[in-house]
Amino acid sequence: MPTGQGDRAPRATRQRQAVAQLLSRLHDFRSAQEIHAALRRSGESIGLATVYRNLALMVETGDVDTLNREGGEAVYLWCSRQHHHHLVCRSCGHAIEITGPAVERWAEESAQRYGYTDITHTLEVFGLCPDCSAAESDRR
Amino acid sequence: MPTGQGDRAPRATRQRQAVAQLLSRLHDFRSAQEIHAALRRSGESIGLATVYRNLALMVETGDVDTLNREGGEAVYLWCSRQHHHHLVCRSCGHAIEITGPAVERWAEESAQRYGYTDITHTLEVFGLCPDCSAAESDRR
DNA sequence: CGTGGTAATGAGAATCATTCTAATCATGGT
DNA sequence: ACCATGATTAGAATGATTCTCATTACCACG
Repeated sequence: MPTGQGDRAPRATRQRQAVAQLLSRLHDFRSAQEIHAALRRSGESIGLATVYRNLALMVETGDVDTLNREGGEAVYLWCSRQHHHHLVCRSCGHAIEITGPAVERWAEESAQRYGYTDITHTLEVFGLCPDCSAAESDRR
Repeated sequence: MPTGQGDRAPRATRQRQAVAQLLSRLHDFRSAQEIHAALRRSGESIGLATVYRNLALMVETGDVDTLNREGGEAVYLWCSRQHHHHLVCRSCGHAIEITGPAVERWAEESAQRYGYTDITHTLEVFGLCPDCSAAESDRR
């Protein structure tokens, strides 16, 4: 083995860039199928499997966050690298990054109290964003 | 219509009781399929669809909590009626109820800061329980 | 600038959890 | 006990996601 550099950089394919670009412009959680449809609509030639593969990669690298919509469908959102949580609109999917140092500490302490190790946690806050709140009360 | 009793009490069928009884004895998150298999193994005659239907009912009434395993499979756990979260073993599924008043407050405040209304949140802490931690370090 | 090695792609098949369907059964008010 | 009606069942249907593998297209090197 010539250089000790084991892992080569992932290739910059047209499709991968298209997915990344679309996601990085969005501020809303979107499903793989929605992303696929949007790219097709905008003229991109890309397969559904490729969308799934690239989303999985981006989740691994930490560029994208994922969570499950009620119904079990996974949705994806471009996000910052640092640890954070999301405030998500239940109606339109709009998401805002939020952090809570106190929560992190509490989770860690609670787990240790019971002897649990290798601790992680998931935390999402759902609600209606200002726009959807307004629309909601109009309807009534 | 004889009595004015609008909402009928759900019938106490053998299958429904079997699901409830199994769950109430367990302290671990289990999937519908696992529950179905366990009941069959113990001699119960019950269909998979019935397990799903009854689990859904119990989730509605608040007797059972549900969350998604990585992979998207839903798992279920008998739980107390009051608001709480779970400390879940990533390996064996064992769960402990935990509460964090500070977290509730933080979630509420964060959401209000951005004008979000009708707020809910999900929070789960994952780790390896003491037993699984031990087994893990043995393996290495 | 060509070329080779190889990761990436894509169409469709396969998988897996979950839900629906149509037929059958059993609960419980009378 | 009777029997309308809600509950159950096996299997088919659904829908999201993953796999297969032949083909394509990055890109480091010459």
